[in-house]
Amino acid sequence: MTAVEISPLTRKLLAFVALNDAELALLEQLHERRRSFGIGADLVHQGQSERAAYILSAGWVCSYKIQPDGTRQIVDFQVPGDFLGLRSVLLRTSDHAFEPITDIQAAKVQASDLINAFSLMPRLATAILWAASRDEAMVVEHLVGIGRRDADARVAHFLLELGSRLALVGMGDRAGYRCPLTQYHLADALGLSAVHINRVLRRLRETGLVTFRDGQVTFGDYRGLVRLADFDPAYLDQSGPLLK
Amino acid sequence: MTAVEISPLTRKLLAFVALNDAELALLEQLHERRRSFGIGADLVHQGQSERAAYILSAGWVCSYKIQPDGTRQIVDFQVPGDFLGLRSVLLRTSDHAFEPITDIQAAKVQASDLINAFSLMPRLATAILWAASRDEAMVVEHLVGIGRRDADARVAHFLLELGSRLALVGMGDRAGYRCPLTQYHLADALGLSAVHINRVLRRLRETGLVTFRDGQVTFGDYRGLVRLADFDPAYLDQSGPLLK
DNA sequence: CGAAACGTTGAATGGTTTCAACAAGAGTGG
DNA sequence: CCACTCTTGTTGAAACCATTCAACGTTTCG
Repeated sequence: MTAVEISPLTRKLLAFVALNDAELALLEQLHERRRSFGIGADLVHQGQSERAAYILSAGWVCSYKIQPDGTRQIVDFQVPGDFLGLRSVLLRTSDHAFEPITDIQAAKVQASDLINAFSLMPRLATAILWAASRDEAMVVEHLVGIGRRDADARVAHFLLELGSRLALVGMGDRAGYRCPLTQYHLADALGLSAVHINRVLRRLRETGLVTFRDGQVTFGDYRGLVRLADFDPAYLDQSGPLLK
Repeated sequence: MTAVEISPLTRKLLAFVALNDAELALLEQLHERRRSFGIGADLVHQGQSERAAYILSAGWVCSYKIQPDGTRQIVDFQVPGDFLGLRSVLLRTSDHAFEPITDIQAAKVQASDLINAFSLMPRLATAILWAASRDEAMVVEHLVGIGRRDADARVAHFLLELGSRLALVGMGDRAGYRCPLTQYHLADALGLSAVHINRVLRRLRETGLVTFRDGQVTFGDYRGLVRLADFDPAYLDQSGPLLK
């Protein structure tokens, strides 16, 4: 029971496993090589090969893929406590790039350090793999959203998911949350045009469901929004510690 | 150098790592609990909780999510050599279901056996995590396709990806491959209506690019199709063994 | 002060869906 | 063995959701 502030990643993992002091210490140790990065400067480029991942401790990032025709698809957003590029540790080349949306703080973790930590602390390994599995489940849900939800439900679902994720690291609740994304980010993430995103947001605002404005998401009618989006947060698997 | 036929999974992993005899033996051992399943009978239901995965050794499967409104989104197809539910080993509940498309053979692997194999043979662990990373990369590419490609390019890209995957386990080449999917499967996977899939397939056939008919995909103009789809197989990471 | 980034709105266009109808083959039970 | 149904594939026409194009307002920042 330390008075020291814990990292967002630790906070997130504690929702899954109750880690002991040694495990907590090793986890914080992974944050050692912490650095700051400015807006827009990609951390990892598409096609780059690097056997390392990052732990994001402050700020927002998006991971995206650029198409040959110039359009881009944002695969996911990362908020504090999330890993960047955990998957590409094992693939020869990173299949997508990461761009900071705000100024950020991130710690670089070498693949070897991670593997080392895994063998020392199997429970920690389980927790981190849980986080990776959860990330993938989010990509899958994202796929379902783009494939099968109309624009209104898609935007609503997205704003709800983000709210749940942020709540897990103490950055949001059912009233709303701070959100530095632009309408262009939403468009690139949700497979819609920026113009249409604007119209959808207006509709959601005028019906009193949510307001997305000035870097702030405010829920007006949380349950109504859940109904519109058919939002079932089970895939986020964050209903409380699984392992004691 | 055994005359014994190797499993499709082994064949696939050998494209990534050159495994030694002990590793190969352990890998084959994971296939022990092999069983047959008939068409349509779900292996894992959405929401089910089971700490196990399957290795598919024969037949085709799809993983999908059903929406509350009844529509379904197919997340991915599994062909021989693929894992089923590797991700849900760590999550509390499976976030999607698996349905055999043909009669299949699959071996159940307990999470504990897998973890045990990982600690015994770290290189095998790396190979399996490579396969998992590759699966996730395919889901990401799938997301990009649904989000940013029009119907023609989406279908073309899908047929090309499937071809590359099957080639890796010796079930297809640049001429084409056997394919038990219906147009409804394509529709549910690609986020399009079955009617529109039919029109797209007709167009592709009439322009001589591909023929999808009677359980057979035949490439008419492979390079033309690659151009239409902007298909770059780098994300499949199967350009030859990475580890010696 | 001008440029750049972001947001906003209208009108026209277009890709895709929905609805509807029909054809062909496989499997089923009387 | 023949109706019957179910699945899959096919095609046309109308309706619709989202895009594109275009224009303009606002704020930020160098």
